[in-house]
Amino acid sequence: MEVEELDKLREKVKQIFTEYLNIKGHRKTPERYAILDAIYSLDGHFDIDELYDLMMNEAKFRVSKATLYNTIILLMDAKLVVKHQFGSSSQYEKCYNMETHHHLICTGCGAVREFYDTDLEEAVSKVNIRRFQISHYALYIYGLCSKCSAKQKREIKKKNKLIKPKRNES
Amino acid sequence: MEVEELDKLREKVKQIFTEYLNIKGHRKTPERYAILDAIYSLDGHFDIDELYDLMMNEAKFRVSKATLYNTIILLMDAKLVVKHQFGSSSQYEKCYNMETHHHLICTGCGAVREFYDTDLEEAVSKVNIRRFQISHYALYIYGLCSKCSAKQKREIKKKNKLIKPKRNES
DNA sequence: GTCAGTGCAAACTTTTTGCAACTAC
DNA sequence: GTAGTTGCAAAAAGTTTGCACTGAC
Repeated sequence: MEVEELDKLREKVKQIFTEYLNIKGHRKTPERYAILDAIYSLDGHFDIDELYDLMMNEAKFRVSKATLYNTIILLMDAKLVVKHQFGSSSQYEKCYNMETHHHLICTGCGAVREFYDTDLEEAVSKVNIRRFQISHYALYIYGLCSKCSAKQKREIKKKNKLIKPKRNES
Repeated sequence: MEVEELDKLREKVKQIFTEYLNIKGHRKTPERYAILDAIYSLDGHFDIDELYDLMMNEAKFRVSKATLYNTIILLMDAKLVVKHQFGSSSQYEKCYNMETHHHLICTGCGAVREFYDTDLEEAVSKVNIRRFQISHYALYIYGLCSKCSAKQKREIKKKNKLIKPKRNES
């Protein structure tokens, strides 16, 4: 994304957030806008700790983690941030105007990769459930990345040699 | 599921687990089998606390939570249990020979409902990603259940009355 | 007999909460 | 001025770890 576009996006989500805060009757504090801005200035997933560090070091805006947690709840409610829970700590992601993507999670090393699939996208969008008002969804595919897959194969081979030393090869 | 069928299933997963423990060179402890049995005797999702209570009260088999955590890792590796992370605590689920189902999570009250969709199922099964060996996947749809949806509508109505008392009605 | 596995409690991590101080309204 | 927010620290909740003991092999 170009810098200019990014600035536009940040301005837009700020407007949306303001509108949200007005409707809900919440206060428009500098902390809230600084947090929103920090989130929309970074790419991909982040957890509270990473966001905290970013704000301290890059944005030079001091906020407590309690405020980060509080604000993220508002941002999720305002549909500006989504929450994921792959690893041990919750991961968050900006979501306004983002292309829907899915996640590949390696069960070996925990690495998370994104991928796009239009057929899948279409199938999910067609889902219609009675007595349930859909807001968003998340698809996680678990498996082994090429690195961990290769590693596992090596280990199995090693083990087999130890267990079945057939044909007096060894 | 009928009782007879359930017994067969429990016997089958026991066999698979035994095979798994053999291959991996792990010990076949009574705790491990008791935990597997407890998991396959209950329906739907559970967390460690619920499993712990079940084993203490129903199964009358005392195990520590540390052992539950340890064993669940083995069961996941053996593809007999899957882990979900919707709420605050991790949720687990038996998965051998289970129909693939997806989850509806209410962002209002946190209730989890299951649903089936063959089209969706097919779309996911067609997904093929380079350099990634798929093991399983999870689809979570977030939104509002009918109860929370109704509640939200009531609250918005209430708020609007307070904010815009038009046409000197009030 | 040996060492993987267990129970227990302490430690650790992440998130929530209570409260005094602050500030947006 | 007042009540919603913030920061801080303490508490809570969930999970992991260290260690002595036990029992599967």
